[in-house]
Amino acid sequence: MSTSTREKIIQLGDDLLRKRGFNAFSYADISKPLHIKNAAVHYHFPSKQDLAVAIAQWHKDIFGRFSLKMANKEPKDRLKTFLNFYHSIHLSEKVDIIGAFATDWHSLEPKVQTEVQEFTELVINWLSELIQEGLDLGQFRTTQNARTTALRILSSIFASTQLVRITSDHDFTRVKNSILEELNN
Amino acid sequence: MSTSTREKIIQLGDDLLRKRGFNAFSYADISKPLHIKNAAVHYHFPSKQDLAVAIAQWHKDIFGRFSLKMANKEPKDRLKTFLNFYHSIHLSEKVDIIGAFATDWHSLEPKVQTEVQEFTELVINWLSELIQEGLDLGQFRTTQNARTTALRILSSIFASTQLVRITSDHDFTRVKNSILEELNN
DNA sequence: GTCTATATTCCGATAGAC
DNA sequence: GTCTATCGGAATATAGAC
Repeated sequence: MSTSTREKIIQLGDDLLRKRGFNAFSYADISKPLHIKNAAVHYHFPSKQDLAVAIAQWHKDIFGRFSLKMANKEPKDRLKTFLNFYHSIHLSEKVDIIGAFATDWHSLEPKVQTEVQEFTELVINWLSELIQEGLDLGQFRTTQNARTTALRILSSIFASTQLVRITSDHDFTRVKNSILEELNN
Repeated sequence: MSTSTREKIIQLGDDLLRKRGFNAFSYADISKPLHIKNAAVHYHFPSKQDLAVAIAQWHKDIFGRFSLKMANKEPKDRLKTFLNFYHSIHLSEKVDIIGAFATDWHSLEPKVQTEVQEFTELVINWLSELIQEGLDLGQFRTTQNARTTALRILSSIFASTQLVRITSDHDFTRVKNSILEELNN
C-alpha cells in the first residue's frame, strides 16, 4: 500500500517543522518535493494551523503504537529504546517535536496547542510509569520522585537535540549515556 | 544616562526572539513600540542577521559581567544564582536564548552562528568549572565528569523554559529544585 | 484531488530628503 | 538618526475549472 498524499504532506511538514521551525517553511516547501501545486496542499490542509494539528495528532498515534509495542519490555530496555529514538532524531538533523512546538508556541492556535499538550502528557506519563516500575523492581535508583525524574530525562534529552546544533555531536552521546548511568542501581 | 535607541532595539529584539522566535517577529514589531519607523531600525541593523549578531554579542557581554561578579562566590551559590536567573526567564514567558537560537539555527547566517557558539561555550565552561570546584571542595557529588554534568544541568534547565509552556509552571520548580538536590553532598 | 490564476497581506530592504 | 515612499518578493489563502 502506497502512502497517501495526505500522509506524505504530514511527514514532510513534520520534517520541515523540526528542521527549520513552524514559521520558516512554506506550503511551497511541501508542494515542490511532492511535485504538486501549492493549492493541492491547501486542499488537504486549508490552513497551516490545520497541518500543525495533523502533525501533533500523528505524533500521538505513533507514540501510542510505540508504547503498546514496548508494554512487555523491561523498564530499562524501554528507556534505552526511547533514548535511542532520540539519537536517531539527532542524526537526522531534526530537533524533538516537543521543543519545536514549544519555541513556536505563540504562533500556534489553541486547537494546535491542545493537541501538543495531550501528546506531551502521553510522553511524560509513559516515562513516569516506566521509572516507577524500575524503582519498584530495584533496577533504578533516584532521590527524586518519578515525575520529576521523568521531566529531567525528557528535558535533558530533547534539549540535547537542540544543543548539539551549537556544540558538537559528542555532547549528545555524553548526555544520553549519563541518563542511563545515573539511574542504574 | 538613558539607553540608546540601538540598545533598545537589541533588547526588544531579544525579547521578541525568545517570546516568538526569529522568523515570527518583524522590524515593525520593533519600530512600533519605540515610536520610530521601520527604516530607522534598518539604519542601526541593515539586515535582520545583523540584529541577531548584536543580540548574541549582548548575551556574551552580560554573561561575562555576570561571571566576574560571581567569581568570589561559593560554587553552590553560583549555581543557585544561575538557576534563579532561569526562573526569571520562565516568569517573563521567554525561553532561554540558547534554545531559541538552536531551533531557528538554519535561519541564521554563519556570522550569527559563530557568535552563538562562542556564547554557549562560555556558559558550558563556566558551569563545568563551577562543578569541578564544587567536587574538589566536597560540596557536590556526581558519578559523571564535570562537562557531562554541566551539559545535563544546562539542557535540563533551558528545556524547562520551553516545556512549561506546554505543561505547567509547577514543573519548572520541580526540575530546578531537583538539580540542586541531586548534586548536594 | 489537482490544477491555473489571483487576491491580499506582509516582510525585508533601499533611495533619498531632512 | 529619523523620516517618507516604495520596490520586489514571498507567503497564506481562495475561486473556479478539470
